[in-house]
Amino acid sequence: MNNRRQNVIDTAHKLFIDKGYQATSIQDILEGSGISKGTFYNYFPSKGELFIAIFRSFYKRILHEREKLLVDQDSADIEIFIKQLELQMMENKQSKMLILIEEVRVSNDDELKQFINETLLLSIRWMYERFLDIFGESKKPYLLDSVIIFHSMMTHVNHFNYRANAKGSSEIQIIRYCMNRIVHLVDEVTESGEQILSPELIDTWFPKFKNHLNPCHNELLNSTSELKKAINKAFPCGENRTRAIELVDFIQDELMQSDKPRKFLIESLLLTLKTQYAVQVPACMENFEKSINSCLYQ
Amino acid sequence: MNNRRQNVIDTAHKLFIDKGYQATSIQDILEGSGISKGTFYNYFPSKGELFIAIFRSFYKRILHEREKLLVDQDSADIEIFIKQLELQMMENKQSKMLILIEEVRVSNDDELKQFINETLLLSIRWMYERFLDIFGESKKPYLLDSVIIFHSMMTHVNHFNYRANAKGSSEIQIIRYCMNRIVHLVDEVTESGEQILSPELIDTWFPKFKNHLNPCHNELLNSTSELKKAINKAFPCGENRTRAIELVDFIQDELMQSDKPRKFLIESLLLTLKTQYAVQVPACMENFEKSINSCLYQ
DNA sequence: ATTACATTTATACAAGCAGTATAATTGAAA
DNA sequence: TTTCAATTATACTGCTTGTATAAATGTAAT
Repeated sequence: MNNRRQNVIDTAHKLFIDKGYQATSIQDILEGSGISKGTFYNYFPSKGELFIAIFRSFYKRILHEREKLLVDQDSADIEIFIKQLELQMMENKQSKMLILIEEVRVSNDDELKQFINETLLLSIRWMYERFLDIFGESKKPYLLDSVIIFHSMMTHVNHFNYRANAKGSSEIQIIRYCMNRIVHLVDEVTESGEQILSPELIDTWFPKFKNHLNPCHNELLNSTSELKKAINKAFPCGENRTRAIELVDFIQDELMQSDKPRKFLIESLLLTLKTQYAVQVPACMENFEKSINSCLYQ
Repeated sequence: MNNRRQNVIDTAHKLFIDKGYQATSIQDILEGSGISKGTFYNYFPSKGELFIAIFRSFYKRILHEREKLLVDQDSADIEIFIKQLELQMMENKQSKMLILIEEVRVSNDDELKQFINETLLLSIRWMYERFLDIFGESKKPYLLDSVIIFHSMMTHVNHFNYRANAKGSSEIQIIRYCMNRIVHLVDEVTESGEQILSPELIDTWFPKFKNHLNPCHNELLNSTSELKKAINKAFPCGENRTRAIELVDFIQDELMQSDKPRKFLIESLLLTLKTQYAVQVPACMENFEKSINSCLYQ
């Protein structure tokens, strides 16, 4: 049963948070979640794959929330970026994901190591694209350097601040501090023209770009975003618009967050959407339906 | 025999460089160095202590070389600092010490973890003191933040540059790049007045400040530096001065680098120094002899 | 209700790890 | 030659991840 599997994932995550990945034995996980060894290896081929499952279920949520913050917003708005960073920082803190990743990044499991490395690169890549949004194409040659500096700055200032005292600067203060520094740095480096890493390198880091998300979920994210933009344009502020957005959001969540999306729900809600709103936004609605179907019947 | 022990240290270090710490079993080390298990545990109480022994023998050299670069130089000279950084970067690259530390920092061995953490803090502390030399007391409130940023910047830019292509920017280029950035950053942050971490925190990080060096070695470093300065003042450029400096350097090296400093050598050389040079620099020579004796008969 | 099939359990097992214990052997100095 | 410390070989403990298998349980269709 899928519920049991998810329970193992959650239990293991809690144990990892408390004791770390290495220090948590499979025996601990069996006792913690009340299953037998046979069942465990029926669910996960190895301890490393269990970690990947934990990470995926974490990352899926982050990615989703992160994109939601950007919908209908100006992608060059630095405040949105800061909100996205704060979200990630909070979630990371709660789930201790960065600490666990640090631990796993140097483990003996080569597959796991590679997965983590790809993950870190994905994170850099996302930040790079956002920097492009914010600083503009003209700064492009300096943005990979800047992103790497920004990323490491955030991580370490946060780490030392946390170690120094738990009541030190808040996450948002650290983000703003780093952001202020990097804005100056981008300007300064543009003026001096110094470059270490060319942004084209980013593409070579992803020979076979594997998004850790199901591709159909990406499609869904895009079509949802488009549809919501269209709805916002077509309808005035009010109950009608709000309800439409809520419906779309719910469908998206159900498809992306649940392991077994409830078809009957989605089909019913989609019907409502189509009958009540499709006239104004026909093209987007069609795309939306298509991507829903490719999620349901992949 | 001490020679055998050192051989085990060297062999293990090579194996760690090739395969990593975790992936190298004690069995591998036994086979590699041709000793039996009993002997191994006679030398080292645990695998973790072996790593600490490796690190100490590495760090002792670094510290020594690093201080030598500063002797008789202006401590505010940024070029000297860059040379020191380059030295460390090269040595780290060769011995893969940073990579190994990363691995060990998240191991199961709590003692080892604590040792590594103290080590990293020592590294930050050293850099902070050098920043104080370079940027001056007036920038003090911003220097801990700056050091943390500089440290993480160097590490990560270097890491990505190395991953990108081995023939990318050289170490010295990266150091200069980061140094240029941090000089601007210190100015900029002084102007804006933003601070995350107060420099006073540094002292609380070392409740019982344990220098990983033997304290008598620190003494020796100081007295050597003093003596050499005095010699440079007292004698004109020429053969006499050069030979004196060479003698002092040799004694220092023998005391700090060798596990069994050869007394007869040191005593003989010291006698030469005293008879030929002591008249001009009596106070320094006395201190020098004192610190030599405390190294020899500690 | 019975048959059929998938899931789960308990348990034993293999191969590896760090570290302990011990009796036999070797080396070097007195 | 004696004495004592260092070294070796080997067996052992207790832990790890992961495999194998027979018995028990649940579930769904006939």
